[in-house]
Amino acid sequence: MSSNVTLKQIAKELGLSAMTVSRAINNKDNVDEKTRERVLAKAKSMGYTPNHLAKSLVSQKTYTIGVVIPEISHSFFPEVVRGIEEVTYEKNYQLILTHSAEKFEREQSAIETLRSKRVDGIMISCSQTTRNNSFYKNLTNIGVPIVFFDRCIDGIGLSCITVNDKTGAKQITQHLINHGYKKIAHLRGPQGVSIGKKRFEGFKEALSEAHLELDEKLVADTGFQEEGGYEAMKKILELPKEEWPDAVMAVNDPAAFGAIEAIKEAGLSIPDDIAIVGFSDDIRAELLPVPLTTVQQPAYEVGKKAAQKLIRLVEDDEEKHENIEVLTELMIRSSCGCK
Amino acid sequence: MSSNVTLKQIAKELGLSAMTVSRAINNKDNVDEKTRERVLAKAKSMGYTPNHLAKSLVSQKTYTIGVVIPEISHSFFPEVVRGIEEVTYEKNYQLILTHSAEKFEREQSAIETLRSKRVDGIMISCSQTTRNNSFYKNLTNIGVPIVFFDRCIDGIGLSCITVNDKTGAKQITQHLINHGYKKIAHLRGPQGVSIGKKRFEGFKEALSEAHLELDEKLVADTGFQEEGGYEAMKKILELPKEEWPDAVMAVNDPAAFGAIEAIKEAGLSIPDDIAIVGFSDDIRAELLPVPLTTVQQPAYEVGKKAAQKLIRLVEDDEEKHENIEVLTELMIRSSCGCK
DNA sequence: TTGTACGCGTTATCAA
DNA sequence: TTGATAACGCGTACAA
Repeated sequence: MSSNVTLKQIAKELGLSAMTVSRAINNKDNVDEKTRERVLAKAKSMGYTPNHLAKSLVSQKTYTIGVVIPEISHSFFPEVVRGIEEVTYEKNYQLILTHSAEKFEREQSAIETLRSKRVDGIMISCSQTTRNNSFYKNLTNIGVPIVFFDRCIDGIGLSCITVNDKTGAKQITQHLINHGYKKIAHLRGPQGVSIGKKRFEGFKEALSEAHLELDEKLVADTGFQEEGGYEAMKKILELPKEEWPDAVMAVNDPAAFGAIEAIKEAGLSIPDDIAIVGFSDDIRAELLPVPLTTVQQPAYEVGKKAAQKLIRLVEDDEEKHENIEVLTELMIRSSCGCK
Repeated sequence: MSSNVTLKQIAKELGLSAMTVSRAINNKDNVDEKTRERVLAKAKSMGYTPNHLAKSLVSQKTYTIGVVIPEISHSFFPEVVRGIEEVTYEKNYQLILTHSAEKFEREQSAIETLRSKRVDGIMISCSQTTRNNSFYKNLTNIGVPIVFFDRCIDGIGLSCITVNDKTGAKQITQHLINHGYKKIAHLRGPQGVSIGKKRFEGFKEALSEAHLELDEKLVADTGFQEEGGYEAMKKILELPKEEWPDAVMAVNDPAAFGAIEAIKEAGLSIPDDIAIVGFSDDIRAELLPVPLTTVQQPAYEVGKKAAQKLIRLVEDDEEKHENIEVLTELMIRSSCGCK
């Protein structure tokens, strides 16, 4: 248990003051070259490691950024984290990763803890159960910059880095419409979460621009997981047969996977009986028996852009908040009946 | 930029000493109930957040654990992180996540930084380029507990939590042997990395116990990625046709994926011409046109066990280092010719 | 029940 | 070029 070596200990060994040792180690120029060499040698032999806690206490800067993620094993987020890490590594910031497990309470407590650790900035992707309440409004003035990514809270003046959910959803819906589908169902994500809401908006806009009516019965609520998609699709298939949709647009790929199960169980085939499309280009989408048409989200880009924005906010007081959209790409495969 | 509120500031507002405020906020019993209420109300209205940096400086404890990961977007590691997070959340520790990007130098600097941040413990999974040199030997006596997971450095007395790589590799090789394959190739992982070495050992042991000879030409080196597998397989297929293997055991699934590409390109079919098996049960393995027989690694369990071990080392001086193996499971699918 | 002094490891500032 | 002092925010130990 070799306890940690301090500047003072090195100073004592060398008959110097802690201050001189500090200067030598931090490469200040007002140190005699011989002194510096002695200090560095001693520091090395004693196994000195600077104490960032003490440094940060003085400098009011931790070079640490907190990240709040709703679901680590969701394939999207590790990619985002890789993008974030790419930027923070280069800029010499460390990352404290917290996981809300889709629970608003854990999200709040994570943010509190990050503040206590005096991180220089916080990046948040909201949980499914997050609501835009006073908690977030109070967060706009706490001094530490906050940036949302992927799942955001709108209208409180904080930066938000997303994919273009609305446009992407609109495009893929239009793709279905252009191929002649008329009765299109939507497996709708949580409307309290921005991506759920925006994708639904894109869906509606595509329908209305094509003068197709929105059939409320063909809109079923789901979470972001397979089970939800499965249940939602089953509910739709409980309608009289003549009301069944000829195509389904799911809020994301996992929901689509669940729906595909339900469609298969009902003895229907994809895309002949019912076409289906997703959103997110999950790693599995391409590998399904009938590969899933979906919208690719550049997760890595989202992470990078979000981290860059946050660091700019951290390092430059003049920097202003803004919303940034990263462009999605339509991935056309067989499940929509195209190939 | 409302700078952070301190105990002293609250004290001043209330005409108390900082000490009393501290006691009130930390629920010590020797505070007048009325005083406590006044303090808590004031703290809330002023937006007080305790400064963990200062606390840690005094207590010499950060309730933070550092994690060094070689590749975040490799599907195995996010699962491990989820397991780690599960444990640390419950025990009230925070996680600093660092990413070595498979580079030993980044791994070293990450560890240095974590030490500077005075984390209570460090969890490491080595990069592909890591070598067991003096750097790691020096790490055994630095005071902060270290635990390896998945990719370890042996023989320096630190804990290591892995899946049973050797036995798993042996079992899946035996599975091939039992089905009559005689010329089995191995796409071998980096031998400086424990999993690469152990899986190769398991492979060899299965062969020798079955009295099959190891054909050096059928052992091709690969990294842990698809490209490496692709190249390695191509190299094997450059041998005269009569020397081709009838089965291939890859160090992991991504390498197998790459090899499958090479096999297809050569116009061969799986498993009829060449059977192939992997290791790790990547999320994609099951979804291939010919689902891949592989070894499932309980990544989540590895993370949990590793975190539990580390926290025990952190909290109990008596706790000793040990190696823990989490059991793998053979996932039999079609690529080995069984189904 | 409340307050004062001191130390955690470091750096900024001013003096020598 | 070097050193002494104070301060960062908090908690322990002791005194009032």
